[in-house]
Amino acid sequence: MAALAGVSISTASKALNGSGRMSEETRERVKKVALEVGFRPNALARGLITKRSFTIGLLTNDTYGRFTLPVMAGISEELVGHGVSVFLCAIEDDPERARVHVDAMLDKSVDGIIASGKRLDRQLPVDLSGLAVPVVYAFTKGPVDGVTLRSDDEQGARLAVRCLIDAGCRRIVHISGPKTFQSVRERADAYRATNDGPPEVFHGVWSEAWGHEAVAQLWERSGDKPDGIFCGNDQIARGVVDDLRERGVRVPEDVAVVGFDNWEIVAAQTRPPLTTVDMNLRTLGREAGRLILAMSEGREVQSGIRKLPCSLVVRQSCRGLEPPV
Amino acid sequence: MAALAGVSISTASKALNGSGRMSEETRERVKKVALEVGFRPNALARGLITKRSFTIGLLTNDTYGRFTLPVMAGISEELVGHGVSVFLCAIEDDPERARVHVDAMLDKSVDGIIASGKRLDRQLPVDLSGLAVPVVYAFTKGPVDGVTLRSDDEQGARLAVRCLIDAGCRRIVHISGPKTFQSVRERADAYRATNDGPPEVFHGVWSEAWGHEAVAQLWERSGDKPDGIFCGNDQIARGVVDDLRERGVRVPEDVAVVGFDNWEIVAAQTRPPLTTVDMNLRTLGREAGRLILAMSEGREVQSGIRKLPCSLVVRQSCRGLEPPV
DNA sequence: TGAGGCTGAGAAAACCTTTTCTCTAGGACG
DNA sequence: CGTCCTAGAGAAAAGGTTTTCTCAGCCTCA
Repeated sequence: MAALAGVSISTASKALNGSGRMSEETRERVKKVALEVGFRPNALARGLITKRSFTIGLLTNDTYGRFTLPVMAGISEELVGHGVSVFLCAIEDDPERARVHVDAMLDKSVDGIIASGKRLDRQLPVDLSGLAVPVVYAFTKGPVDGVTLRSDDEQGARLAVRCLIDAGCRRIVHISGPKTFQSVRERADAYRATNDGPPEVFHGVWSEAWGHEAVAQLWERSGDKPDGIFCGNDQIARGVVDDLRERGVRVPEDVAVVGFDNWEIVAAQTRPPLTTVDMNLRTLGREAGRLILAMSEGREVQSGIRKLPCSLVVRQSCRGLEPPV
Repeated sequence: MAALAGVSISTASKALNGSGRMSEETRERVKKVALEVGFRPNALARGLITKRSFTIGLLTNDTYGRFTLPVMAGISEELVGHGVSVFLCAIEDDPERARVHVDAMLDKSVDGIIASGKRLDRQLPVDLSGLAVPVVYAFTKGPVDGVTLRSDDEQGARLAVRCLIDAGCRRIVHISGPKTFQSVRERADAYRATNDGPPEVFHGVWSEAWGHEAVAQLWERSGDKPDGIFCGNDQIARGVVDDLRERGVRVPEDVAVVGFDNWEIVAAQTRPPLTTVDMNLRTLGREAGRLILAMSEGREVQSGIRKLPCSLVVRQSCRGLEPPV
């Protein structure tokens, strides 16, 4: 123990924590010795007394990691500088296991819990209200009086549709996922509000196959073909683009396409690469980290839903503002 | 405290931990009261005295989560029953941040560290040897005297090639990633050893685009076309299958294709869905959890590299044993 | 010169368990 | 009847910090 190098245990503690009263000379000396000796205070003992473990729990049912991983990266990024580590628990929609994980976190006296998921309109399979520790809901549904962070899907959808309009599209359709998803409805609403022409929305599932099928329906019926397609996510967009290419329809010259999610692995590998909406999940994670930190330090945080803006990632499937012909 | 309900603090502790001596009647009574009161022992205080925190750290530089997530799920699955939680730290190849994270884990006195990554032939950017806690390397390179867990890529590749042979292929080529990857070389070696015909290996990058290009090279040169293609990963396989389809080559009737990784999002969405090799990363994670637990409990674990078998996931791009024509 | 205030630093309690040691009472045995 | 052993249970220490008290010495001001 660094106390051997000059002063008492209590003085050393105060010196290192910048608390207590002592001469500047003593303080410096202790710090120097601590550094030389490589002294690392025991976080357990510290936590025992301060009631802070410098640990937060991240609970998610997004086993695939599509959404949680960027969120996690953001949280970690924000917190590591404050000496706070993150427990990640994947709970796969099993209430029992979820309970076990939450209890484990509580036992380890986490300073807070961030709940995350894969849908904005579904709660995690475990009730986190009334816990002794603060909770932030990030990209999952929380209780009305909770602190919730989500992407602004309407604004994101507007971005997408405007990009198509700016690219000169006159007849834009929307191919999306199941209507049961709230974000599907929000994106569709924003599409209807932003699009000049008559709205046309196709609901299906979140798969490439549905993208193919939707294009087939559109191209095999009589009447006008669209010249712009706003897709509910990147997988659908990939199916759409692939199908168009195979039909000899050029993207983006004949039909421009915009996706949603900016799932690199899909968006960047599509031919041509997808222009798509990014929900900025990493930023959302950072914000969640900031909030949970504030709450764990006792600062008051206003409850309610915070919507974080999406941004548009322009690749080649819709080039945005084209020079007028 | 549950001690209020009958006995002294020490007796209560012993009752709940099944240690010490006391009448069965007392033990049961204490347990019952603890349950009713919802007593949760403080893990920090316990850790302080037992030197076990029931916490292990998972370090990874696979920010994308492609490999780490299944590993993590396996670890968690194995450990949750033992009351052990997992810290996940993503370190993105930055030695400095990695150091910070490792130190944070050490401060929190984790019982062990599992190092994971995205390449079997690269070490994490931080030296974990000589730490006071046990370390297991799972799907990343460890030091020679370390405990390392990896997939058996050669065996996996043999599985793939045999599947093609069983499907009746006579001329099988191998399209893979950069030769600098050890697993690429291992898979290629196994391909050469298992394939009956003259081996032909194409090295490129890990992308769909390379799959397209490789097929173009093969089909645009003179000479025999292959009737079976073993791809180094699913992305390449997808590029290959897409390109074949667009050329009017039927998969699997004219050419059978097998991928590697079983990356659902790619393999299942390909038309037709990919037959591919699964590295069983979840199982690998479970094994890593089992090992780190044993080591943290002081049990001796033999060092060295353990290769875990891959398995073949049969979808439609190669149907395996076909009835002879 | 004496009282009061301030400065610098150590002593000790507190955090919550686990674990070892001690103590008492009762039973067995000589 | 006395001694020894054992079962059952409590007392107390330990674990490594933080934090509140306490204390001694010195300075200032009357």
